[in-house]
Amino acid sequence: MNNIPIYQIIENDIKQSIKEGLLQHGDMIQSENELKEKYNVSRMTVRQALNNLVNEGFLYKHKGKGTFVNTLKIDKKIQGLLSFTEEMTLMNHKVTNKIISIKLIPALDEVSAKLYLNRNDMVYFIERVRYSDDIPVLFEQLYVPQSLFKVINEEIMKGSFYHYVEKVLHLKINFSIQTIEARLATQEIAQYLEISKTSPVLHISLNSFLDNGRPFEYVKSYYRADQYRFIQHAVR
Amino acid sequence: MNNIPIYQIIENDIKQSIKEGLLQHGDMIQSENELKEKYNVSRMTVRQALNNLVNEGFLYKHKGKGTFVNTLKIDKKIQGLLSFTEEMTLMNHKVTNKIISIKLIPALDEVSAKLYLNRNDMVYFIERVRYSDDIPVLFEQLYVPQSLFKVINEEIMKGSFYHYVEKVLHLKINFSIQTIEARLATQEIAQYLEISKTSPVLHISLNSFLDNGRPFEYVKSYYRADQYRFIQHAVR
DNA sequence: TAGTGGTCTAGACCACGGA
DNA sequence: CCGTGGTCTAGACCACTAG
Repeated sequence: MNNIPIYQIIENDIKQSIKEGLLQHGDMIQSENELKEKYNVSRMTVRQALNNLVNEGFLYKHKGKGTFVNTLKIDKKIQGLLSFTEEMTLMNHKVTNKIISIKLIPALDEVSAKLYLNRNDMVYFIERVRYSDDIPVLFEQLYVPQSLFKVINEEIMKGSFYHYVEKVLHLKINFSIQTIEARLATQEIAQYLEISKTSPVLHISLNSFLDNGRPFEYVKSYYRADQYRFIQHAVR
Repeated sequence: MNNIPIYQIIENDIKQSIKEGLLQHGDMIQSENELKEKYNVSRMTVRQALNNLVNEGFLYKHKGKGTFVNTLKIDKKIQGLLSFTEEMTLMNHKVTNKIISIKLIPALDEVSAKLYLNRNDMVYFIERVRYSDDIPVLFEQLYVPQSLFKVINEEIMKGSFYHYVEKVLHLKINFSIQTIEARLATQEIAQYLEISKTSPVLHISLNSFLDNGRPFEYVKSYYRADQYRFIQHAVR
């Protein structure tokens, strides 16, 4: 009748206890033998549950000592591709965008290569300053192919571009490749970000693709170093 | 006598076959029963080996069908956790390390928190300058718990630390969390990296964990901005 | 129906950590 | 020393997939 495996029941019970705060970081959980008695199962079944939780990062084990609760990080989820708006909203910051310019221009070498276009195909070039809780955090230069978007206006760019791509145009965003560098702010960038000219900035170049393999954006961003840092989760 | 567990032997044999091309993407590997006979062990031991390889992304299973070899993408490795040595070697650069100091010191707040230690537990503190083709690329400050490593000496730190962790100590590195920031070089860092004091540097803080969930290193690194940038592949 | 992986048992001996 | 987790056995029944 009951087709939920026992080890999953044990897993869920422990996850629940962590979520409710009954088990906290560093706490030792019941030993494998105690859990074996408690659930009236064999030790291997208990171990299957615990090993899964170790793999998912909820627990860690120490031979000869016991099994302990790991830190529960929100960071853990921030490994995917998030837009600036999504990222800030997740952390309860208010996002506003100031549009510097929206132009329709021919793609030169660098841009046409990134967007898989021919030279001189038309692209929208958008410059924005983006604020988190009214502090300027990043200046971005965005290139998108006109062939894909037809019309780009100030109203669209005042909000979340990814939201527009996914919810309005119903395109599927797949992945992006980004490079991250340290730079010194230029006069122009320093002005937009309201920092001094000798301040360091994080320069990110982002190339994003749809699920059909086509690129839909190429973005050059400059983040204020004192306001922003990247968090990355890498698996060996 | 032989203290390498059987399941690790099975794991290594399969990994080796994949590396040599004997097993390729989509190939079905021997069934659990066949492997059980082959190694003359119980089925649970075979399953432990296969499940580890599934968790590491080498294999995938289909109930009722079999166990298959996964795509081994180079992409997959570029987004994974690579040591500086591995990364440079992959690009045919020569790596050398200059040891600035190796000290045994008590862990203060920041370090003990990152390494899950108690305050004043002893940690090794190692400072190195790392060169790619004889150009200084990064200055790193590494903290590792003494309880885990017993002895750290100059000979070990002249080479790849990850190689030592995995091949000599036989520990399994699982994942790391890193933050990436832009900074200005301090006088000390500028000197080690042979750059001017007003140059920007990439500051990376890295916290790495073993497969038992325990942290084994906390590293603060400073990369020369003109020599190094990050490339990240992010999936939506 | 035969073969695969998924779940589970009831034991066993070992290595490690702490008292 | 004892309790912990690590490894391992020799079975069992089940659910899924394919011919």
